[in-house]
Amino acid sequence: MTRLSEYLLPTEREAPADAEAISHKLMVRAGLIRQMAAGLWTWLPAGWRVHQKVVQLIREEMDAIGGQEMLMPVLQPAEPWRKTGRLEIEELFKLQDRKGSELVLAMTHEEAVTVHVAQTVRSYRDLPLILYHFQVKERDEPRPRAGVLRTREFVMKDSYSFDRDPEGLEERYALHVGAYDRIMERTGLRFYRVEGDVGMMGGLGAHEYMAPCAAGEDEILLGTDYAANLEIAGRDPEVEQVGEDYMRDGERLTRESAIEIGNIFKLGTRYSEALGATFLDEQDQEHPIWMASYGLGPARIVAAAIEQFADEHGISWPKALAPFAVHLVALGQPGTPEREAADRIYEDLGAGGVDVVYDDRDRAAGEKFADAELLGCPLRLTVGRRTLESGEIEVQVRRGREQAPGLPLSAQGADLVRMVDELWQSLP
RNA sequence: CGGGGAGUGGCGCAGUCUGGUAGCGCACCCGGCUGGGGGCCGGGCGGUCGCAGGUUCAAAUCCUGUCUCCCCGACCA
Repeated sequence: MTRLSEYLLPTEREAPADAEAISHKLMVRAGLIRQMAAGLWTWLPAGWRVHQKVVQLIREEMDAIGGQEMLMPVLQPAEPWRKTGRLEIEELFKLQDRKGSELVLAMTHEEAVTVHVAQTVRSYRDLPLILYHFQVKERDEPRPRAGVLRTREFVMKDSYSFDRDPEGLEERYALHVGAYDRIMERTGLRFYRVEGDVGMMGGLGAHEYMAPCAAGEDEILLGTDYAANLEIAGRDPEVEQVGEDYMRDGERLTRESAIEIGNIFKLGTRYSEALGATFLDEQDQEHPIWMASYGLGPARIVAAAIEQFADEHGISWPKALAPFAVHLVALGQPGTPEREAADRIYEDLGAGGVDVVYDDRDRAAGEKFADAELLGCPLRLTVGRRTLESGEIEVQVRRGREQAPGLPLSAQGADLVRMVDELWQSLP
């Protein structure tokens, strides 16, 4: 239940002069985010609603594979980072407390989670484990860019699996692949899972989840049953470069830019060995724990959704991400019959659990429509004088800006809610 | 880190070359009209011109230094 007359939604007619990416422009224009400094962004109320929708969706799928949610600190002692050899990373923020103790701001949480598992896991009976949290990451990026796409501080869902052997690791890894596939499908995004670059994380294998869009920083190669990061494809003997084109098995691969929204790494025992995370097996033998880590960036999912579905009028959310399901526009001034009808509809929808935002501001109709299309909620209901004349609440589906059959003004309470729910089911 | 660009009211900009005491549109506030695609009229509020120093009778404007932001590239655990 949200009335725009009381809500902080600072929409702008013009995008920031220096914004380039569509998601950057629209997130600012739609009043979702504001900038504090390079790579540092505040999520305003409507933006945070979207972010939290993504978070909740991820949470449900992580819990479904047995993930246990927890929370680890961002501010950490430097020592574990020294032990894993990552204290030297330039992107790692380092600082001291008043006593002069060395601290870091975590850029990811392998060290922290491994320290705790080392403290608490003693036996093979304690394994396997999937632990995860949603927590801020801090990275001293050389070049933040494109709004929320590449920032110095961002929330990540990172999970970590702990197993007694490589076979167990593969099982946990497969569970995550399934969860990630379901998450991506539920977001409504176009995405690909591609072979990833294991880089410095270790040599056991990795995958990346890529969402194609213009603002993407990476490039992927796509065939009928092939998808790979361009960097990886360059090392694949099956892929050959012919001039500008890439060929594989007689097929010309298409090339798209994409945002990396998630990655998963088989870590092996690199961190457990460095930090002493071991367990005893049935024969009383000590072994390092086999680990993997799995990241997902809610902010990048939000930005990718905007990039993929926006049109010249603004954002068009997939329904899983929309800040509100229904954007109810009231025309006419307070006290008029049409406004009273709109008030009643707002109360009915809210009471029925419909996620509705109500534009009850004293603004010109055109401005309300423009703001509604900028914000991009999947359904727009309009109630004005015409509604009273026709007996129908006007319905616009944001995706495609198509007029849907109107809802009868006579429908009230649960009946109205049911009709809106039915409409909702039909949306992308 | 290399290359390019930009800092003037909340947002978008002009003014800088040629120094003379800051302006436009939008937004905001007040009053009135209007009321289905950013409407109209009138009246207002709001700016140490990124910062510091210098030149000058006088600096948004010229000089020096510095900070910040954006874009391209490199990087991206």
